[in-house]
Amino acid sequence: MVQTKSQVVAAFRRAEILEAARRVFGQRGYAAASVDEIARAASVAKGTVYLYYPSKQAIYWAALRAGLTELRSQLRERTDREPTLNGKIRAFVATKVEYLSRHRDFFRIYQAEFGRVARSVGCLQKDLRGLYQEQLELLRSAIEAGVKRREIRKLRPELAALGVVAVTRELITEKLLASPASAVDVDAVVELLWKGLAGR
Amino acid sequence: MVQTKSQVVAAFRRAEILEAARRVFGQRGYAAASVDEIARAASVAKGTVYLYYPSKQAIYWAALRAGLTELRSQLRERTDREPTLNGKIRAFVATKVEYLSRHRDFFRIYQAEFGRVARSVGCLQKDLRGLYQEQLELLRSAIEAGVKRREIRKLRPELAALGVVAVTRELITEKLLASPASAVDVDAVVELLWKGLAGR
Amino acid sequence: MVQTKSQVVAAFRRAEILEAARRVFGQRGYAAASVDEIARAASVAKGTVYLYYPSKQAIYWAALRAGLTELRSQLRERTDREPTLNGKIRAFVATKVEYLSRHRDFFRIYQAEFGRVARSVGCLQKDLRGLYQEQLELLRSAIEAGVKRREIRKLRPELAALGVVAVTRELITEKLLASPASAVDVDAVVELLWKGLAGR
Amino acid sequence: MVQTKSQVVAAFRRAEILEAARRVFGQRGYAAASVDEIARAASVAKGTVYLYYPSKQAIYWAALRAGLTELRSQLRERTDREPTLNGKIRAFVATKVEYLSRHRDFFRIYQAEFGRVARSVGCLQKDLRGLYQEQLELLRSAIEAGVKRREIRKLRPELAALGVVAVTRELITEKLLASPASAVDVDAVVELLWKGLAGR
DNA sequence: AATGAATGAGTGTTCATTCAT
DNA sequence: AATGAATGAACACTCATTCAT
Repeated sequence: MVQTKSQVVAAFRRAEILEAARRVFGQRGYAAASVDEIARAASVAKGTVYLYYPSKQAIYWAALRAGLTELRSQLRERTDREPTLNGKIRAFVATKVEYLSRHRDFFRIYQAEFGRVARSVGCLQKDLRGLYQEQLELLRSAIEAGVKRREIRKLRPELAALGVVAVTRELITEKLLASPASAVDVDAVVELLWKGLAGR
Repeated sequence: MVQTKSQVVAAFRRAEILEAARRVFGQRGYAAASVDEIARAASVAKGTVYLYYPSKQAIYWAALRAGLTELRSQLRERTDREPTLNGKIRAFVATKVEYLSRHRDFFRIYQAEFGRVARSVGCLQKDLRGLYQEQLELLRSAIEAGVKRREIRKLRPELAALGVVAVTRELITEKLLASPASAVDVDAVVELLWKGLAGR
Repeated sequence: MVQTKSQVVAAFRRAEILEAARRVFGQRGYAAASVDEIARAASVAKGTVYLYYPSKQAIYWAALRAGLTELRSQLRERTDREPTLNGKIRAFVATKVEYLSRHRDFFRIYQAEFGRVARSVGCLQKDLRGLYQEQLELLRSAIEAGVKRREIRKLRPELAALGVVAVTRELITEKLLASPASAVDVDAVVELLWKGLAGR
Repeated sequence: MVQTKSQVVAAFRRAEILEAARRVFGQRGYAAASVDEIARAASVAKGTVYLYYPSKQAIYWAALRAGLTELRSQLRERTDREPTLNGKIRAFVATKVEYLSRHRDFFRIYQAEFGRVARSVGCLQKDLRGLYQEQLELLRSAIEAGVKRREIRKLRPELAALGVVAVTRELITEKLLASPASAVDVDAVVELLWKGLAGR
């Protein structure tokens, strides 16, 4: 029970540091963020940060992973609920827009990292890349099912999934960075994806 | 003539340093790249780099600008040649894929910069952002014309342009990073863009 | 108590670094002194220096201020003790000669700074200049009192104070730099100041 | 004759560079002055400076030496003209004030250097120190003569000379730096020197 | 003689990481 | 477990000096 209690405390600290890291990395970017600032934001001493994470890189990855994991869960949940492919895609786009709008700091990290060629490291990245690939897989299988069900025409599901992800990302970037009150809304995007340029 | 000769030498040096910078920034990223390494890669002394560029930032921007400018020229040239919107889009996608495949280091810089929330910078960025926006404008006006000509259905050109850019970027990232021998080719992408998911 | 202990350690470090700075600045001058050398002289790492002082300039000023403050105290104390103006002047000259003879490194900094046109700096200097002006004021008011008391003839106290400071400085410079075993002693100087050239 | 002509040109260049150096060192101080700026101020290329002077230090010393030499000449000339010691001292003070007021840039160099413990070098300094000592000697011998002639009381001439130099320096510093319209004028200073504090 | 491009050693400062308490 | 003082490697940038032209 004492054991458990200290575990709880430890988990709480980890989460607190992660939360602080998200804020700081999101606001400053990886390079400009300092471990000291993260520690201060988490109200712990610098040394304490190193009790929970072995390096600045590790904190960064953990922050990225945490967000990605949560995002994945929400995407799954909301798309699973929808019976049709069109509904699933709409849910996918809407959920992602919503999540990243609500978590701006994570959005900035996400944006930086998946625009960036992850560098120098490549090793730990595999598990992050995996989380990202799951988003694609979620869509891919839904699309595959849609094709089978003749809900949409025959096309390569991986490619189509890529397209959905791409356009969603761009929509979000546009909304959050360029024109917050942008006319680029979910409905319009889904319509574009669904009908393409030539359309009906 | 002597003047001209030294000018040629100077231009050569500038280009040499820029080329080296592209390699180093491409491989290491902005933060991890050191001016010293760029100098070594260009086979000049560190001080020499500062004869041609006033700061590390300036080198980076110059490298980005040089690539963007060349890419813009090629995009313009190739899309202008095509009479139909479909041809223009195909040309756009193909040219970008080709250019970035041939200039991997520039691709990495490009990817990092336009995936990133440009931070701390913001100032000089205007001219770079302008170069990027020209890509969108190129597509936007072509799409607008396509709509008028009834080549495609009525849709918001800015949104459609965004979609094309998004999918192209994703295609390139996929090709260059994930699965180099990827089945994700230009034709398939254009078809997706054209017909959408639901398609004919 | 723990608090107190670490405070003691910190104060000790600050003093240690200041002492080292005094030595290095005194021997090399401001420009030629490097923070690295100061750190080495204080037996700490370079980074440690920056835990206690925010910049090289700040260290320099601190060293100057520390010496000036101590010198001021001694000057005050010793001159206050003397009832007559002649005694006060003798005390002033003697104390200054003594203090700067004992603290050669500080003397060099002092000499450099108050012989120099303070350049580029000007800002923080105000508090240092203040410390210096106190020396003048100390003399000025003593002289003013002496005039009132008819101990000396009627003359402009500020001017006379300036004269005393000037001659004292020169005496010290002569003693410490040119002819250490110089015949230029305190008594002779005070006599010169008192009687002037023409004298009795 | 050709030889002579090029010698003339060379001498002109040397003088031009020296003049530029005086300005730059005077305005920036030794450390902050760059050879490049001196070259630009002299309207020659940086390399050219090194044809005439072997190092930055050497230029500095040359500038100091040139000013000191001219000052010495004027001091000699004007003091020689005066028959009485009082006249000589008055001439000494007035000439120095006048010369340094007219050559502010040299004043700043002079001030910096003779307030500073000449550092690191010591070697070339001997000839500069010599120039400075000549000022003292000039006064010393005049005072010695004045003592013999019974114009003033018996006192140690070296000491008295030092006093005159000291007070003159302070007067100039005060005039040029602190209060340009200062009440501290030549007459008052000479009176102080002559009568001392106690006076008549 | 004159140039100015090239050099590279040197510097102040930051910050991820360690470790004694 | 927690701290935060200490470390020292790293880095952008400067500038006195050299040297090919």
